[in-house]
Amino acid sequence: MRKELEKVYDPGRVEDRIYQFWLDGKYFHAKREAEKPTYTIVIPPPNITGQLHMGHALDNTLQDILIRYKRMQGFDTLWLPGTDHASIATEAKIVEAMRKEGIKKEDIGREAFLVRAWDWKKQYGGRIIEQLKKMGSSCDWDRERFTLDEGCSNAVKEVFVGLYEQGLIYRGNRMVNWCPCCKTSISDAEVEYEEKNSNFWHLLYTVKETGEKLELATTRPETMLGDTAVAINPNDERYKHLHGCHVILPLLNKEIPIVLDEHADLEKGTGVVKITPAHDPNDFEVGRRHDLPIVRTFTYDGHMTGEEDKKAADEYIASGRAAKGEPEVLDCGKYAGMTTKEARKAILADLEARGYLKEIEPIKHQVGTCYRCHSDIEPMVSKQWFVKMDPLAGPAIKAVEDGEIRFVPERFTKNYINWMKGTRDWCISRQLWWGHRIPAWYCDDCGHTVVAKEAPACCPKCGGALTQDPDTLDTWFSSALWPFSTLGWPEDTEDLRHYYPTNTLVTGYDIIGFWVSRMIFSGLRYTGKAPFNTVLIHGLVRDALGRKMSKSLGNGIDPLEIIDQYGADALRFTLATGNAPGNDMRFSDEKVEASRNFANKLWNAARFIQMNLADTDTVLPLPEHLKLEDRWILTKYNILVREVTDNLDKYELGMAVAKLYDFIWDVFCDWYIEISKIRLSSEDETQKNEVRAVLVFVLSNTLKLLHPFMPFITEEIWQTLPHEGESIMVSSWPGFDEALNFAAEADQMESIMTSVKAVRNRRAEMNVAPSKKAHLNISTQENELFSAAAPYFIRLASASGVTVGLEADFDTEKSVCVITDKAKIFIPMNELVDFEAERKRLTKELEDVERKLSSINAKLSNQGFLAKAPQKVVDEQKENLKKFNEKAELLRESIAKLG
RNA sequence: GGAAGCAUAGCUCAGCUGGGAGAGCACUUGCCUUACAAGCAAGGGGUCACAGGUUCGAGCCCUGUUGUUUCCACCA
Repeated sequence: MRKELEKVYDPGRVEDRIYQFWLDGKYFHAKREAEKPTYTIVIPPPNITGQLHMGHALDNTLQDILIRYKRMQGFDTLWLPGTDHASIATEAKIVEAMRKEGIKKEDIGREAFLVRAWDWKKQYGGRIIEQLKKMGSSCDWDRERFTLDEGCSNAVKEVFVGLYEQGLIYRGNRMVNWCPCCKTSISDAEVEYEEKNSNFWHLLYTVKETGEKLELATTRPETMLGDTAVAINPNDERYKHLHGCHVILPLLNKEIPIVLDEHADLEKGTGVVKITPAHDPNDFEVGRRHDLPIVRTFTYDGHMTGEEDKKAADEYIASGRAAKGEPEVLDCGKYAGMTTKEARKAILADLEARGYLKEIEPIKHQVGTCYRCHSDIEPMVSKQWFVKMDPLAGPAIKAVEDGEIRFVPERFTKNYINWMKGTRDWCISRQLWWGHRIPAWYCDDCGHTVVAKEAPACCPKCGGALTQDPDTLDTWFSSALWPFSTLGWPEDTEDLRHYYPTNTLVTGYDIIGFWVSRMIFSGLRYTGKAPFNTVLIHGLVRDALGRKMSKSLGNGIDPLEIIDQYGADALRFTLATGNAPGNDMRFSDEKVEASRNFANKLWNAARFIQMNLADTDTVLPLPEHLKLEDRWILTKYNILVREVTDNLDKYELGMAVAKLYDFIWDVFCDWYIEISKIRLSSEDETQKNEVRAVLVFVLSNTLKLLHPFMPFITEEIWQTLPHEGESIMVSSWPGFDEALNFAAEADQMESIMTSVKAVRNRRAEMNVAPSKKAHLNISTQENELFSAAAPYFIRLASASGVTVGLEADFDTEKSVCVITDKAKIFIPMNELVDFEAERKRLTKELEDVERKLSSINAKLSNQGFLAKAPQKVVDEQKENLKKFNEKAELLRESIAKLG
C-alpha cells in the first residue's frame, strides 16, 4: 500500500517518530568494530545551568553533520554526549533560586545544598539531553557522561594528586581575582574587563622627614587603609631628596616607607604610586620585592574588615599554622563593616575634610568584572591552589606548532599560541560547594598537608585529626580532562584504547583559552597524546541586528521554538549555511523560512516522483539506454558527489550545503524533473521505467548527500522510495563514478538549455503569455541535436512545434529572432513583431557580444598572457572567442536582413 | 598597548589553490504550466572601502590608509 505524502511537509509529524526509529535501531551506538577506522567526537558538555541556546544548536549541528557523514562513510563513529556541572554558574543559579525562597546556602549547610544541586542537575541536565535529541543529534546515549560523575571525579583526583606529587600543583598566598558576589576566587580567564566611568582621585600624603605634600593618584581610594608604602622611581630626579624617607598615611596616621621601584612610572601621573600589596596585583609584586607587610582591609564578601576579622587573623598567625605570606588584617575602625563602595565615599569625605584630597579627575577606566555575575572584581591576597603553567604550556604549544593538532580555520592557531604563551599560573581553587572537592587534608594539630585520592585516617606526621580543604576545583579543571575521562581514563578501558585520541573538537572561538588549551596540555600530560587532531572553530550566533544574544537584552532565540515552528532540519540547514568557518553569523526568521522552503521543495519533488512510481518497493537499476537529459543529470550529480565530499573533508560545510541546495532546486527540480514529465506522460512503459529509475537514483543518492544536514526529512523520504537497507543514516555514502561521467552530452544539453532560456527570455520581453504557444523554426549546424530536442522546447519553451531546417525555408517575415552561439531561432509573432524594436535589440546584443570579443581578443593578442597563462585558461579563451564570433556572425546576418 | 576578523547588489552574506562577480531575502514583470504560490518563468540592481604595489591577469597576494567588530594585556 503506497503511502500518500502530504502536500506541505510537516516536520512536527515526522521528527519525533524518526528519532525514535533511530534509537530503536541503535544506530547511534558505537560498537567498537575492529575492522573499521574510528571517528570520535566528544561533545563540548553544555552547562546544566539552564537550557540550550542558539550557540549550542550551531555547535551540535556541526558535530552531527560530521558524525553522520563519517558514519555513512563506513567509520566506526562515536559521538560521546554529556553535560557539565559548571560549578560557579550552577551554584549561582541555585543560590539565586534559594534567595527567592528566603534561604541562604549557609542556612541549610553543605550537605543539604548538594542535595539541592543534584536535584537541579537531574532536572536541567535531563532537559538539555531532550533538547539535543530534538535537534536530531546522533549521540551515543549509552555513553552519556557528566563532569561530576564517579568516573570523571576519579580522573580529577588522579590528576590533582599526580600534579601535586610532581610539584606542578601548589598552594600559596597569591593575588587572586576575588568576586565578592560569588564569594570565590576566579581565574584570570574568568575576569572580563568592562569600560566604566571613574575618577583619578589625587591624594596628598605628607612626607614625615620634610613635611612636604606628596601628590599621588588612585582609582581605588578605599584601598588606602591597606597601603604599606609609596613607591617612586629610583631615577626620578624630582624625588631624589626623598630616598629613604617616609610618609604619614592619612586617616591612620601611620608611618610607611617610600620605596624605590621600577613599577613607579616617570611618565604616569605624578610619578608617585601608593602601594597596597593586599589588594592590587602590581602592588603585591612591589611588596614582595621590598618585603612589605601585606595588610588586608576587605573581607571576602566585600566589606571593610573590623575587630573580629583582625582577631581571627592574628590568632591564626600566632598559631604557627599560617603559611608564609599570610596577610595581616586591619581593623578599619569607623569604616569596618561598610561595603567597599560605602567605604570609598566615607574615606573620600574624610580625606577631603582634612585637606588630603587635591583633585578629582574623571576618566574612563577598564574595570575587571566577574564573567558570571559581572560584579567588580576585588584583587585580594588569598591562599589558593595553583597549577604551574610553564612546564605544561611548552608541549601544548609544540603540539600545535608541529601540526599534531590543527585549527580550522588556521588563523585561530595564533590565538591559541598567544594565549598559551601569555598564561600565568592557573588558580584552580574555588570557594564553592558544587564541584570536585579538593583532595587535600590539613592536620588540625600540626598543620601538615596531605594530598591523596582517599583521606587517611589521621595525620601521618603527628597522628592528629585531619580536615579536608573546604574548597572545590575550578569547573574547567574537570572539563580539561573530558576527552579521556569520559572514555574511562585512568582505567585502561577498551573504549579508551579504541576511541582515544578523538578526532575533531567542535567549539566556539570564545573558549579556546578556557577549554581547548587546557584539554590539550592535559591530554598531552596524562595520556601522552593530543586529545584530538582537529579543532573546528565556529563563530557566535548573533541576532538579526548583529547583537550578541543575551539574557539581559532579551534577544535570545530559543532553538526549540524555531524547531516547533519550522522543524529541526530547517534550523540545522540555516545554521550550516551562508557563513564561513569561524565567522559570526546573524540569525533571522527569514533565513529559517528560506531553509523551510527548501525542505518543502525537496518534499514536493519527492512527492512528485513517488506519485509517478508504479512500484515503490523494487529498486530499478539504471537503464542501459540513457537519454541526453539522463546523461546530463547523472554527470551533474556525479560532480556534486565529488565536490560535496571534498568540501566535507575540508570542513567547508557551508560550501557543501550551498551546492546541494543549488543542485536540488535549480538543476534537479527546475530542469530534470520538468523534462522527465515528457517521458512520464508517455504511454511507453519502457520509457517510463527508464526515467523513473533515473529519478529515483538521483533523488535517493542526493538524499544521502543531504542527510547529514537534514537528517529527518531525508530519512522520511528515503523510506518512501525503493531502497535497500533499514535507514538512510546507515546507508553508504555515494562515491564518484566514472561511468556516470558524460561530459560531451552534458555540454550538448547545456546548449539546448541556453536556447530554451533565450526563447523564454524573448517571449517574456514581449509579454507573451505561456499559454500562447508558438511554433519554433530553428536554423542550426547542429541539426540532429536540435531535432531531438524538440520535445524540450515544447515542454519548456511554450513551443507548439519545432522545425529544424534552413533559414531560407522559413517564413521569417513575421518572426522575431533569438540567437545563441549554436542556433538562430525564429518565433512567428505576427502582429507583435516590431522591426524597429527588433533591430534595436539585435544591435544592442551585438554590441555586448563585440565588447566581450574585444576583451578576449586583447587577452589573446597579449604575448605575456599566451606565454604565461596556463594552457587551460588560454584554451578557454579561444573557445569563448569561437563561440562569440559565431554568435556575432548570426547577429550581423539578422540585422542585415532587417535592412 | 599587542593581535585578529570584517568592509562585495537595497538587506544578510558566500566566493576554497589568482582567470565567469554570485546566492538568499527584498524589488519589477508575467504566470494557479495536473510536485511545490513556502511555487514557476523572465528581469533590474555592484568603482568588490580607499591608495599604491606584485602579476600576462587582482574581490582574492603584498604595503599603507579609513571605518568597524572581537580577543588578549594593561593604565598607580
